[in-house]
Formats: sequence, structure tokens, C-alpha cells
Amino acid sequence: MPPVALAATEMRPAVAQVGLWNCAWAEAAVIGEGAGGAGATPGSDRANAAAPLRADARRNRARILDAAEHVFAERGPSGSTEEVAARAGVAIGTVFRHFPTKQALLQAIMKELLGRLAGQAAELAANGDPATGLFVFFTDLVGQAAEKRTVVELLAEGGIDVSIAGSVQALRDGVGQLLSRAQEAGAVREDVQLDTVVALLTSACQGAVQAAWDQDLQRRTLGVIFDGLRTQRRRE
Amino acid sequence: MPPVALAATEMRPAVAQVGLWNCAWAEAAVIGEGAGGAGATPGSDRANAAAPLRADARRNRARILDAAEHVFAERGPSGSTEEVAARAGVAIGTVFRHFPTKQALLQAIMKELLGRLAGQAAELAANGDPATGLFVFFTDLVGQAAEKRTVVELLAEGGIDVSIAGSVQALRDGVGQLLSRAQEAGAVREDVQLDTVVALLTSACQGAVQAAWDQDLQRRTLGVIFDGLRTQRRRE
DNA sequence: CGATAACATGAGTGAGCGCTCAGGTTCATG
DNA sequence: CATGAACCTGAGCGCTCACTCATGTTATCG
Repeated sequence: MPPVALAATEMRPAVAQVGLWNCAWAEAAVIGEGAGGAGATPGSDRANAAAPLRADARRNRARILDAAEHVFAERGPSGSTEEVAARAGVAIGTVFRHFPTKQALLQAIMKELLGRLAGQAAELAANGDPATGLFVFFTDLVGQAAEKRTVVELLAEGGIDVSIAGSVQALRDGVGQLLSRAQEAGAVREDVQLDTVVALLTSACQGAVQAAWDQDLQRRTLGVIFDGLRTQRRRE
Repeated sequence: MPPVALAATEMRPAVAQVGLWNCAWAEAAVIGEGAGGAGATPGSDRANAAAPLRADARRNRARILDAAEHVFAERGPSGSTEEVAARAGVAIGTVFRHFPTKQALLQAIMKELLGRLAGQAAELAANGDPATGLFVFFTDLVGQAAEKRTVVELLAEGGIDVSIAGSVQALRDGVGQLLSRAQEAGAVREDVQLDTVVALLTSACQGAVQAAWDQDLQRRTLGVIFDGLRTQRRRE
């Protein structure tokens, strides 16, 4: 992960509003996730033929995704597609060829990031220390929140579209595993539910992103939350 | 409070960008807060003469503030000034006569809301139960977060301009009083610092706003945080 | 090496938004 | 009532941004 390169203009009270109109575009067939999905009149049209991308197209797609991840991490979801194109070294049209709407581009990135996080959670649940795995993941996530600004803000904006619902669920499942292990190990109270943990997690991430918590504040804030998850004094 | 009148056009991929260029406009003299402030060449120009507004102007100003509070509560800070004007029943120009920039309008609302909250906190600190005051305020604030979306989002976006810094500080002081009282009463651990509490508070508000916590989830999530504030098991 | 379909290009389109200003309207004062 | 200053109006400006499309370019295959 290269360090952030262009971080100058920070003062923007911009607010993104993306809109959730279109939900069913191709885009899934590109990588090969075609699940032979619902609807889409299965038959005549050569929808999910996988049609491997041309070499240059595949390269450009990767560069666009990479550029978009950087731009949206810096600017938030309100970063412009033109900046993404410029950073990727392609023309605007190329961006829109690969991702028919800005929303589609954002969702592709979110899917990737969410998948990565879900993987980390699952890995920790499988191989980590059961008693501390949840707390480690929690701390890591909040610590990285600044970099993952896209995910944090988009998830926050209610951008949980049907197309990324699966990825969200995967992450949720990973956290659920971590929670179960922690509870079995006696590190977290039995009466804490998954959605409570998820709510705390997302809140802390948002807080850390928006208010730019420093390391010490992160530690103290998470400390309170972790103690709350451990204590036996309350019943829900 | 009249019900929402014009809620049709939800599909807008628009992106608002406000800009923070101008920071020193009049606006303070309107209500009479003129503190004889720094700079501004005190002398010849009749800057802070209080010049009472004409009746219609005062009425319109109030209607604009009221409309803005509603619009920004629904749409977030990206709500348009035109919608504010329409809801207030005035022309755009009138809005910009009273508030030279959109930013100024937003800050006027924030100032009002923050002042109200600071008052509530101070009142609770003075007359409420020391042991539960902080928790009551915390719960109330999160419960109202959806209505106060403007404040939550703007504070989140780092919109703490110099012109509202005082109001933020007042709220912070109020929370500080509640915290002190709670600690004196033995309801909250001594080693919890104010910024930790504020961080938890803002995080919870953001989470509640963005993820639309229901009553039960609010209760459970705040329960964990409160237990964390109460427990004696950790040292910071 | 052609031939062709896939792909890339980037000026242009349309829409939204913050903000302005010339001209009309209304309130306060004597 | 008359007068003038304060106020209101709303078409319009300038800008940004998501998105399109006619034209030019390139990879792939026989």
C-alpha cells in the first residue's frame, strides 16, 4: 500500500449524495462471479458468457479501480470521476465504459474492501486468539478507518445496495464468528448480540474518521467500549 | 411542525460543495451578540449599531431559519438553499440577504442547536441527579440524533469554524460538568477523560443517525458504553 | 498482414447549485 | 401622506459534475 500522495486540499465541507436508482447492471460477469442469477431472462442474450476482456481493457480496469480507491479515500465519495480518470491515466469515457455509473464504481471498490475485511475477520476467527480476536479486529479496523474512508462513509450513507449486500453480510458473519469465539472464551459477555457489536464498530469507525482521533484517543475510547463488552454488571 | 410538504425528487446524484472562503461576515450584529470583537477597525463605521431589523425582515429571518432547520434535517447539509427559500415562502435573494453564504446559514442553525443542547446539559448538571445526569443526556442526545442530523453531520465534517467554536465549547463544558458530577457521585470511573466521553458521544450520534438505530438497538449499544464508563477493571 | 470487433478518446450535454443584481415593493419616519 | 431607505424578487451567471457519443485507435484472429 503506497502512502497517500496528494493530500493538500483538506477543507471541503462537501457532502456526497449518490442516489441509488440503478441496481442491476452487468459488471458482475467481468470477474467471473456470474452466479447464473435471478431474473435477466436466461436464454437468448449472451449476458453471462464471461467474454474475457481484452488485455488493454483488463489493465485499464485495474488501474481505474486502483485510482478510484485512492481518490475516494482522500476525497470521500464526492471525489469526481474525472479525477479518478486522470489518476488512472485514462479518459473519462473509459471509466464509464467499465463502470456504467459512478455508483457502480463506488460499489466495486466497496465490494473489494469489504471482502478484504471479511477475510481478515475470518482469518482471525480461525487462527487468532479467541479471547482477543474480536478486540484486535476492532482496533485494527478503527485504526485503518481513515484509509477506508470510502467504506465508512458509504456504508454510513445507507449505500447498502443489493449488489454489495452479500459482502456486507460476509463481513458481518466474520465479526459474528469473532464474537462467538470471544464469548466461548469468556472474554465477552454472553448477552451481547451481534448487531450491538456491529453498531459499536461502525460508530467508532465513523467517529474516528470524522473527528480524526489520534492514537491515544482511539485507545481510550475503544477501552471504554471493550470494558463495556466485558463487564458482567448489566443485562440486556 | 407541519409535515413535510415537498418530498418528491429523491434521485439526485448531485454533490454539494460549499466552500469556506469567506469567514468574516456581519450576521452577528443581527441578534445583538456584538461583543465589540477583535479587529474590524472599531471607530468610524457603524458596524455594530444593532440597527434593529424591519418587521418583515425579522419575520422572514425567522421563517428562513425554521425552514432551513427542517430542510437540512431531512436532506443533510447538502439540502439546497432554494428548497429552504421555497419552504420559507421567500425568494432566494432573501435567504442570501440574511445569510451571505450557505455556510453562514448552516452555522446559524448549528449555533442555535448547540446552544440549546448546551443549555440542556447545564440544566441537567445543575438540577438533575448527579449519578445519572450524564447517561440521561447521552441517551437523549442519541435519541434525538435523527432530528439533529444537521449538527451531527456538520460537526462530523469538521465544520467547526471559528464562528461556532464558542458554542461547541459551551456544549463541551456542559458535558464536562455532567461528567464531573457523575464521577463525584461514583457513577463513572475517575480515570475517564472528557474527550473520551465526547468521542463516544459523537460516535454514537453518528452511528444512530447513519444506521438508523431502532429504540432497542440504541438501548443495547448505549448500555455497553455506559457499562464501560462505569466499570473499574481498566486503567488508562 | 488484413479485417473487424472491441476498446479508448475527450469535447460536449444537460442539470443542479451557490450566488448576484437591477428593478420593483414595503415598512418606518416626520 | 410623502419620502427614502431597507427590503424583497427571481431571472440569470458561472461553475462543477455525471454521463454520452461520434470518431479514432488497438488488440485479436484467420
